[in-house]
Amino acid sequence: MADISGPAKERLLQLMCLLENHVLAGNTGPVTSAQAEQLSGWPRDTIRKDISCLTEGASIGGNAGYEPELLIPLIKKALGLDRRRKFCVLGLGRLGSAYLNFTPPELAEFELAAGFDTNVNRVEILNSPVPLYPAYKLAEIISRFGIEIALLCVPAKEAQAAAEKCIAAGIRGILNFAPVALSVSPEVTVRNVYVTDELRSLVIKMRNEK
Amino acid sequence: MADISGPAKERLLQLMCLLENHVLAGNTGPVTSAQAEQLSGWPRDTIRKDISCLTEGASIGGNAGYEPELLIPLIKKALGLDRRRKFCVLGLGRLGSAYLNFTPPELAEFELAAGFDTNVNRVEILNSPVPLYPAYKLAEIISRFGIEIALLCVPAKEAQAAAEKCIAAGIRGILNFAPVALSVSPEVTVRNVYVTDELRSLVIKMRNEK
DNA sequence: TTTTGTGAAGCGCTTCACAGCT
DNA sequence: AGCTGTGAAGCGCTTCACAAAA
Repeated sequence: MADISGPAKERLLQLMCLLENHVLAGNTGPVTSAQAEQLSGWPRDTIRKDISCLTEGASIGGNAGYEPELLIPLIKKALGLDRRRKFCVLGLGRLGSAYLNFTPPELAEFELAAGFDTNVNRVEILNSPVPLYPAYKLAEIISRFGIEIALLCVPAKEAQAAAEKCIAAGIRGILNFAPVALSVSPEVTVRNVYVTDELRSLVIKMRNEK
Repeated sequence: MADISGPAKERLLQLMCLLENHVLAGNTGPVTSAQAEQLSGWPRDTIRKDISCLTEGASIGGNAGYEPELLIPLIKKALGLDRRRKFCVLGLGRLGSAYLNFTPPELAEFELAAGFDTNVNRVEILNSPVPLYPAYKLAEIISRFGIEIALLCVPAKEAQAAAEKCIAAGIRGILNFAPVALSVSPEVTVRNVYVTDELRSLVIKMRNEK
């Protein structure tokens, strides 16, 4: 299963999500590459080739297609999603508090372990399914619980400072919702989720399809 | 400037954002391809080649580099982002209302024109910089103002129905924040912004860099 | 016969290297 | 000198087509 190309990883991730939804929708039984083509839009050959990277010769698809119960864990493992990871939310404004009550419905690969805010009132007032802490406890809590990822939902001008505090505490991955480009050392991975960017990508996609 | 490859479009979009931030940060003067390499991480040759797709022979980079004031509009035009588009928010829960108060700081390519919710109380109580309407006025408002894009922030089980109402009203692009895969006709473009997916992509990126 | 699995061909993107401009 | 612009080479991904399995 040595090397999987970047695009192939992206496709496998998407395919995994689609299969999960497919199963959740009540569908049962194997999925052929032709059905996967319909679900995902990619050619069936490409899908089969992608899957063949995972198996190293051992056939997991019979003559009826792929069994999602078999395929999904295989993809998870290949993409490194087979281990549970803890994450936390920084900044409990409207956006941050929205994500507090968001518990991933499927088999939780990700566990929301804590929420932080500089405003002590918010920490006390909000009722939340996960424990909330004032920001000064950040380093202590992150290292105590082994939190690996942070959702950065603070105002733009606080984002860089907040990110640096997380990183100092041991965070290695940041989902940044604040509309600024963070500058961090290369061993930290940042993924920006910025609405303007998403809108722009959407428009480009719209033009391509038309 | 005929054809720009998919990856190249992605890079140009990112480069445009980086340049905007670069200018906003107070930097002035031209940016060389070498500087752009440092900002973006892509090889300078690739960046130059990408830019050369836009110019059709006319040199816009002198011997000092590219002038952001010249380059940014050029990219915008090539990517079809040179026209202002209106969008609306559906579902004014925590997530939706967070985006109401979000006004893109830079030169607004996107204009938030309306917010909708089935709950009439919310519509009346929330104070917002943009007009809010009860959901039954959706079709009327969307066509009256020529809204093209919808941010779908409703609960998962309402998402499909809400999407269909939008599409019937003329919406052709949807940013879907609800954790379900929408099934829509091919002339409608959907882009999912689902936190679990973003976390998964982040993890894959983290593993690649390590 | 339907489906997967996979070497090999084909093709598109990236990288290179150098010409041209300032 | 430094930088951009771009044909051409190189390479990696996708597509094809067929063998193998159920």
